Amino acid sequence: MPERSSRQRGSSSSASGRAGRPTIDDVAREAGVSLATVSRALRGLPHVRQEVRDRVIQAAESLRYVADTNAARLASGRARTIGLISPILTTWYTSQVIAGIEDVLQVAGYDLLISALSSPQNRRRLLEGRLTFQQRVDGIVSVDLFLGAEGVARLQPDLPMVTIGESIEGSLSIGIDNEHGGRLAAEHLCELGHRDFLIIGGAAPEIQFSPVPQLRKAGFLAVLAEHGLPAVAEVDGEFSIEGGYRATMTAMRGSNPPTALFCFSDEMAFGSLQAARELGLRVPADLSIVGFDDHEVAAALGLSTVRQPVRELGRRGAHRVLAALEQGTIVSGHDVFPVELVVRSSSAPPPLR
Amino acid sequence: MPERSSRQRGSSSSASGRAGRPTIDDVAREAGVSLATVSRALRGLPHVRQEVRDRVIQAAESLRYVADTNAARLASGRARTIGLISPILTTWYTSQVIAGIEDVLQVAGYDLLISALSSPQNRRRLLEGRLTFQQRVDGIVSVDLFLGAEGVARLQPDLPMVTIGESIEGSLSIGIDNEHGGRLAAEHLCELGHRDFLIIGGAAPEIQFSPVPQLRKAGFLAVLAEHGLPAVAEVDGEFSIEGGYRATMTAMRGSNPPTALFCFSDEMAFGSLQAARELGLRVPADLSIVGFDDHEVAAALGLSTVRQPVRELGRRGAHRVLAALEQGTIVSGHDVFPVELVVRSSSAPPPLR
DNA sequence: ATGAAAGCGCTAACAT
DNA sequence: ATGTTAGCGCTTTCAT
Repeated sequence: MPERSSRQRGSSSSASGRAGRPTIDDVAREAGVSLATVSRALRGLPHVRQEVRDRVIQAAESLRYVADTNAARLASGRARTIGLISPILTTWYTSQVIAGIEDVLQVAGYDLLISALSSPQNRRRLLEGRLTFQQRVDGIVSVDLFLGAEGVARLQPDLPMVTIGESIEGSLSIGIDNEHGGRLAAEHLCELGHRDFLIIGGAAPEIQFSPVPQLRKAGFLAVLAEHGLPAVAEVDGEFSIEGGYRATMTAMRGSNPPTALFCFSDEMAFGSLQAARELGLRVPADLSIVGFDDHEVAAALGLSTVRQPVRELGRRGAHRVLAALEQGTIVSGHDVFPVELVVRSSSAPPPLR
Repeated sequence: MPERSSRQRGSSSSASGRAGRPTIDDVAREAGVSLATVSRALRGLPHVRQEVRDRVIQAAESLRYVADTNAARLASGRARTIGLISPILTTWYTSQVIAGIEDVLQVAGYDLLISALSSPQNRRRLLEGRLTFQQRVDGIVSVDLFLGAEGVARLQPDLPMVTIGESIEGSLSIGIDNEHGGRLAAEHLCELGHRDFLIIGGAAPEIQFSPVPQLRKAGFLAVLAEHGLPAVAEVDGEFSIEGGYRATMTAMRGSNPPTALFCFSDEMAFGSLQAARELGLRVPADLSIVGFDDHEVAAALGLSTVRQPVRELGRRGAHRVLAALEQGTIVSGHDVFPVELVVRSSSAPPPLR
């Protein structure tokens, strides 16, 4: 199947087959300089007279020349590509991060390569460097993977890497103050007069190594303690709408139903809202619900929540890898973004008893 | 900045600097064969004795060798990468499509390269082939871009391409029966007894070239006509929550408020729901709302809607490009997936007057 | 400031 | 069935 039999000699300019892309030689010929000069001129490298540079750019434009990325990478060892790995691509969180990363890669002229690492096998293969993925990118952004310090250490030596959502010692990570987020929710609910809470948190199977839930819980409980209230239960909402729905159904039908729910994600809170509706509970009159994220739908539902700037997290993450790339050294550091309580109409004082 | 001065001769095996990746030569030496044999053996090509193949695989494993994709691409002209282009990455629709594509690329061993084409400039640069993007992929999946027949024709000669959401003559596209979707919504609402409708559709700035809204509208109006009802207005909801909110606010405050809303996306319907709540209108007692998509949140909100299998669309799209790639010819065809009415609690007979 | 030339690591003819 | 060899299109020394 010859479909593209290269190996044809010379054949100077213009299209002669399917892949008639102009090469750097064509540009050199057109501009009357050597191909080395073309390379320098086009990449904005020094030691090229302005006049010559203009002429080269001119020639390149007229030929519609764009350097072949693969050849460039092979020769230079750089790909101008950042890789994103995440166990799950469909959550609001992940898509916000992706958008944030793209925001900055776009202007930096980098490509974004995406890989879902849904299975433990893939995860292992990543850590063992057995994924084609690693060779195609100059840096990695990891979202929700919770590789832990060892995991990151494993990848770092080869590629600059930044972790979003998790903070890891000795590496580059972007996150929020989860404990503070938990505190904000608790303070809000306590001030409203609630005393009977339920935390809907737990762990989606994909993010079971995440320290995030316990941090949010710690913050929440700390505030309760300050108010002289006992610790409360945390049930598993699997970080999904259905999980939140099920958890709420079970809890509210139980013997001692809480008057306030703190969900570790807005998506779980949506499920809670649905359950409340089906149970005939009015929100917030009978039940208060506070979420976490500030998912775009939260506003439409009047959900009180703890907002985290996810797209911003993605942007910063991209900036950090790019910076690490330019420095050429393994950088470490942790960026913490603020969270903020957004009070809407899903939280109010508890019903009188 | 020497950071990685290659050009060092020989240096046989093992790491000697940052990028001490083993090459095909290392494997050849280790297995005691030529590098051509290694290439064949590892790629599963014929004409390699099983015994030799095993030995090569053995050697590759022990050296942790993985072929350099860039070198391979440069030499072969193939990248094992599919590119996704979309004007916007954060919508539910797009992230579902992305996930669907990843589902199949993952098992096919292909990478997914993502590029947001938010500005008209980028769009133009794409069509002019001035984006690095095109050279890095073997095929393209376009989502919500609405390039039209000319746009696709422009890209096709170079790369197999499939369009998701839009059906284009003479090319490969995956979509749904939008008109039927419109019909389903209208039939449902008419059967409930509604006579005063409003369509919330219009066009997000990014998808202004989309034929989708008019198809859904046509289906909707056709049914109204069959019921002897006059055509109804379509207002712009920008395909966003806020847009749906604003459109609903305006409409319901107007002189002749409708009793039923048909929103061309669930996200707009969420905005409508919010507006209704703020206006003190009960859904569905005072106002019926039907959306389109079956966004995951729709179930939680009890939104009646027209479901389309978006992730499935993505999967099929990926399969199609891959198939086109294998065939090596430009294929055309249009896959139409069924839509389905999902009745929940946001639609009911109109209030008595 | 510019050019010549040696690879980068692989694939695909073409031999054998 | 296996090996030899010529590139793929670029970057980067090294010379000039």
